[in-house]
Amino acid sequence: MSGADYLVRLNPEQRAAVEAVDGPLLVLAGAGTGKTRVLTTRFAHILLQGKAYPSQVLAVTFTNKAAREMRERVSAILGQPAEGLWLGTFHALAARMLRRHAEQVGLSSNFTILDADDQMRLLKQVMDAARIDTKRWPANGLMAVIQRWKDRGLEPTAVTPAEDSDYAGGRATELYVAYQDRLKALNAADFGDLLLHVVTLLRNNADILADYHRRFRYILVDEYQDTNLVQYYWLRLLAQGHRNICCVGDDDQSIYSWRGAEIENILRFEKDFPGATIVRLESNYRSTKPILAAASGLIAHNAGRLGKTLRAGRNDADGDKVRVVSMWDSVEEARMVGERIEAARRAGTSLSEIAILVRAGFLNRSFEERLIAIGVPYRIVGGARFYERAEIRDAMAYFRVVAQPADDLAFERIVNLPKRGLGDTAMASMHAIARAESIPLALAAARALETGAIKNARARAALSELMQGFDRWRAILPVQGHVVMAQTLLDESGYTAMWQQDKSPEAPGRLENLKELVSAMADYESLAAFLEHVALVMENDEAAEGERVSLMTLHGAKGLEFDMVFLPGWEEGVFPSRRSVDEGGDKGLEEERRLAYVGITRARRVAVISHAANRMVYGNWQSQLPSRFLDELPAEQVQREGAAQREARPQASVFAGGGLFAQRPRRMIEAGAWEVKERPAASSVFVVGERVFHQKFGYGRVLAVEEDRLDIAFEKAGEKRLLDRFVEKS
DNA sequence: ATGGATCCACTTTTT
DNA sequence: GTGGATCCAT
Repeated sequence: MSGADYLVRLNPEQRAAVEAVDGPLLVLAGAGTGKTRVLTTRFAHILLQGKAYPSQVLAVTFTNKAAREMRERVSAILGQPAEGLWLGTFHALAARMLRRHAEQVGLSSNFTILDADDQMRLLKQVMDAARIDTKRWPANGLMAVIQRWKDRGLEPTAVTPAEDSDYAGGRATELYVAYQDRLKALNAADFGDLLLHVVTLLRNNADILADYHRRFRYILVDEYQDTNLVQYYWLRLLAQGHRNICCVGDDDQSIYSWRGAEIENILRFEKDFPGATIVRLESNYRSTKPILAAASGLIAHNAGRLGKTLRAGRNDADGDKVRVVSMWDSVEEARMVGERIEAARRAGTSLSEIAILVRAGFLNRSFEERLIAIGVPYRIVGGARFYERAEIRDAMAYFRVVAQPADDLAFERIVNLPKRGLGDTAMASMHAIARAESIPLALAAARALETGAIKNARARAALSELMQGFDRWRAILPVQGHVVMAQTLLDESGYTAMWQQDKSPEAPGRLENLKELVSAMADYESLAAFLEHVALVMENDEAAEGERVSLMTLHGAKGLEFDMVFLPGWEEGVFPSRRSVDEGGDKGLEEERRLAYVGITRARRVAVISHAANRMVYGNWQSQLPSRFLDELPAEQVQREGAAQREARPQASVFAGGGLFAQRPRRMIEAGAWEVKERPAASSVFVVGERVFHQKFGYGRVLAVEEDRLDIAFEKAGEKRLLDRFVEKS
């Protein structure tokens, strides 16, 4: 593309964001306002204006997908492949920096990047060694504490008493130290370490930092609202050089606080970077007016926003109202969604333009069942990732041992896989040697064979063969390359044979996956490059074959758009998620509301929100109240269907009252009859011991009465707590 | 050392 | 309801 064609296709606000090249810039980009276009065009603009060479721009995203997309679009504008870029995810770029200077933080540059599974196993080992009662103090609790510390840029030495956790009676910091020591001993880094170590590195080495200052003239950051503190520190350190930092984000789409994201980062941008320009992108080119108005009306209930107003940017933006559909139970809800999908399909909508977006993965099930029943093809987006499958992780562990004999975690994973008769006893003697001599497990295994520490003859023979295997496979590497090595290893180790002999239905699929893994390796120049790819670029390679309805979580849907979007499960406890509100209070609730905003704004033309009065949770039926978010949708943008439509809603009550919890809808639909039943006065009409009947659970006896809630022992369904209006006297 | 039985926590989410 | 983890018997 020549000249400034690429600028002409922007609206004035987008163009302002592209052309304000120097100095700090915050682009507040509402949903569907062309954020990616601005970011990529700005990138290309910097290069085409001769402001910097490609290698002098640092461009950071959160996901690999976003990075790939940016790379492609920059290339398209430049008219040639963009080479030598520092463009990637926070973690990939941090890993790249860290490998260059690993010694500064006590690692060597070929360090291993551990995934969540490895992290947990390592932490459990550390906790066992410290004799922590993991019944009382589960390892995932400590993992969360440590990750939060890392998200906030805190090395073990920086954890002050005020920051400390009361985990394991105040031993969290001590365990953090031990965990970090083990990581260094293994020459390994977990995901959090990538950023943490780089920040430590840049803080402690002025020369290295100065070097990066010289290098990076421009910094571009995507999804700034999702950055955590350590990412923010990293950006701030690097931006101190030229101060040309451009962050793009939307405070209304900050939905990752549970992962350490600090919405304050974006709210505080002007203070952090004095003299910053702020550009708002408010023209939405995606959705119809009712959808935009519904989303805007909902998000307006949040306090502490930077404030944006989405305007319909399309001329054809008139459209149907947002539907809110009330259903008796989750089965009916699924049926309703299925019927509407079939109707849309008959009317010519492509299935790939339809999505069902849920709050949590378990909600997928009822829709899956229904879609299977009516023969509508679907795909679950963001399910088990290719590289997280057991067979892939096993194979990877083998490869890791080949590449890095010191990788104890990988060695431990495969030493007895397939079964080689190496049990706890054999492992214990290897561990003992490894600890006594401070050597890796693989070396200790060899030593154990020499010294006869492993007595069992079968175990000795098996271990000996395995160790000889590794020598052989390593020797293949320089001669025939990593692909041949991988194939040989999988065959000779008995791993392939293990699945061939497995009679479970999924075994053939696993063998298929292993084949795919080996062929994927051909795309990488070395084993090390491949391992790095797998560690950092965990993604689903499943191509979107054929037309399918997409089923995914709201989190997974961020950044996507569809003609028709179903938003089921808008019920108290589900959405907003009870856990988020319990743990996060008002802040948690606001994040849930942002999630709802993200969900609605995925829709281009049709949005169907629904809730069910009864839902199966953990295998038993629960009665559900409609989500408070339903009441927060502006009534004039919404068409109510099902029972809710008939409700005589006292509108005044909706926003009246004290705190957020006082805004709960005060009425509910009576079971089965689809009639509105007024809420009984202060205390329930039921008394303890009374025999009652429930549509779903059958007959039972009242155990306790608390306001309008009853504890009931059902004859068939067990004990439940539910609202009295669902129950009738028997 | 292995495999089956029982128990339990789980349902946010991702690099 | 389910899958993973732990326990226990062989």
